[in-house]
Amino acid sequence: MATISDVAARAGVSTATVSRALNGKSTVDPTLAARVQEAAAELGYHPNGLARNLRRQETAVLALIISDVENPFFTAIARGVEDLAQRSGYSVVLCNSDENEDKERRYIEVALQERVAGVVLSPTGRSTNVEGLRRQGTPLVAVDRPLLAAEGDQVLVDTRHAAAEATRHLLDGGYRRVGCLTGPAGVRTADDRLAGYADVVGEENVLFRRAQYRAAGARLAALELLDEPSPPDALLVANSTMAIGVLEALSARGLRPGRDVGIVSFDDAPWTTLIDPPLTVVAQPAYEVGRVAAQLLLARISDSGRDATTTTLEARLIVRKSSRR
Amino acid sequence: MATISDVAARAGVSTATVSRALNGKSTVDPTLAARVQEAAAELGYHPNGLARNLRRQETAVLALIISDVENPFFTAIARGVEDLAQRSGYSVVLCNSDENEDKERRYIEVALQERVAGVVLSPTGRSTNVEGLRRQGTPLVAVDRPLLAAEGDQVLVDTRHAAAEATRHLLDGGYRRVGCLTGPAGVRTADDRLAGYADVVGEENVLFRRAQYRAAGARLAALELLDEPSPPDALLVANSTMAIGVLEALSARGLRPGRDVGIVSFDDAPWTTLIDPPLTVVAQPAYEVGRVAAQLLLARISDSGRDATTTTLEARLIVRKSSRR
DNA sequence: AAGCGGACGGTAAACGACTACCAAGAGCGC
DNA sequence: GCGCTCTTGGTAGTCGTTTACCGTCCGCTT
Repeated sequence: MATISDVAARAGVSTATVSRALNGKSTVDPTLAARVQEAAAELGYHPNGLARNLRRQETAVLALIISDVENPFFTAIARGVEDLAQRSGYSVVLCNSDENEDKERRYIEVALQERVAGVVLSPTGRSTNVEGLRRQGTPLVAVDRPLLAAEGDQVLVDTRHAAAEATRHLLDGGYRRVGCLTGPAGVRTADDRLAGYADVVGEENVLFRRAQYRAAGARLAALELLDEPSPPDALLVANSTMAIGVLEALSARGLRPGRDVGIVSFDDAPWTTLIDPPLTVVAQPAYEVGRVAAQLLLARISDSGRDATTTTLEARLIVRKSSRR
Repeated sequence: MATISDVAARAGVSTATVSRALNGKSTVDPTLAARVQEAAAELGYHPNGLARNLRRQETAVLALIISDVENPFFTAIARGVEDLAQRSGYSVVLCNSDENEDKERRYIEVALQERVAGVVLSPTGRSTNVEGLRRQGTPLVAVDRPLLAAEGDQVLVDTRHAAAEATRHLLDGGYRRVGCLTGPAGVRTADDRLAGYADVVGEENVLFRRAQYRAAGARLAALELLDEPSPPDALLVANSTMAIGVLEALSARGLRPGRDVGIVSFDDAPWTTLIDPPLTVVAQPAYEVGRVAAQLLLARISDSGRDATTTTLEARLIVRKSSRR
């Protein structure tokens, strides 16, 4: 593994000159520079980023810690972050916390230790601890879910309002008893969606179940709801992964989405137009969330004195057939 | 940003003692150790991973460079890699090359510079350059697609065979003219799937289009095929993202999957059972691919002298309704 | 010819952790 | 009291870069 001294020896110059020649910082005689380039190429020299970063006290790497790689919502965010970061010369490493606070803590630790330039985080839960990041002064942007102790930037989606709108849409469509399937308690998006729903149906009419943001749990929860003495004739579902479970449950009970049970789901997954009837969804601007988050992060990296901001983006109800009889 | 010297000063000991106390390497007097722990906690000390790694000449980070974060096949691989790596104390950072050779190169560069312990890579194309990794002796495992200049481990899926089997299944089902929709030339999986298809239909009956491994391109390509003078009555589709485009195309032409046009797609995405008719698929063991790749990588990290291996896993045809009239 | 300024490139000191080596002190047997 | 071993913790070198500082050399002006 060639080091800068190897290159220096081979080119017959000092390490300082090699560094200067390779980074083009100060002026180096063209002849010499060429000799250095050549030596570096011959040795297949790659500067040791560890040493460089240690010396420079900075890295061009952003960490993006998301709670589920298999959820299209988060991968769309990832794409947004990445597109913007790339443009400014930053690389993005993705860490999958898997809705698991231990993993999340571990990845925050890694981000801290590796001294990444900034972190975009979708907090898994209540007790996400970003104290360490704060102390180190590592810029942080929270996405999708707010940070309780937040003093950092946040990019959220107005999901409570969207849930209310979706619920109202179902009610307007003639459904009488709208239920709600949401994520775990303590996960802010799950709570907000439930709250938006409750805002509209009224506390006394609330009918809901919670499950992991996954298909399997949602299927069970949906079956439970359908087997209630007075089952719902419409459901608001808190994400597209859960929607898969719900649709399975409906099919298992011989119920047809729309006609028998109205369905509105969060997240406009690519397959939602393919099913019969096409799924009415609340489309969240995931890519945009990622872009904005990256923008804020970069801004904060270059100016750590900025005031913390909270950006709330609007979700959009896309009416298709699963919410009409 | 507290350093080890700060902790040492606060605890009234030398940095050596701090290091020893915190890493539990050599014996340190319990009283002293406690004092060090306390000082570290008070200062919110996080060891600088850059410095540590520089000194230790190793990191506990694996890089996983995949060609599309939005493709469930790759995220399943990611999960497999991660589950195994975590168990051995490694963290995994995901890099999204986006089927883009430039990005891929940049991420390989980052992996090299940051001196990650190993790399799992799904090569985007022909000219993927892993020379750098080889020279540095960074362990590498290729997944999904072979590496041309490969001397490293590889974990592949017997996709040609699976494509042949799927094609035969369509022919057996009474379809006469089976077409194929595959990925870009030079992407090995795309070529292999086409080859497996050609193996069965015979060179003279080959009817295919290529497109990016994305929905939009696949839709157009499918429309082209359907508008041929003698259009196919069945299609083999090379991945689930493309299948979305194909199904859209069918719907645009008023054709029903199965009855009008038989469909078999690669990759058992979660929504494939939801559509009507349910999609017949070739299920690839993506999670397993990830697990095995991580295993091989860890093995190679601890013993760089191992011989290179190629593991080929079997794909499984899951017959549903889209391949029957 | 002396003096001066600019360009270039070398020397060496960081960055922050780990660790080989050594020194000091305690305990103990003779 | 001496020397031995064993434990403990400090000193200082190392990892591979970058860069502040300084010396040298060259060419130009006066």
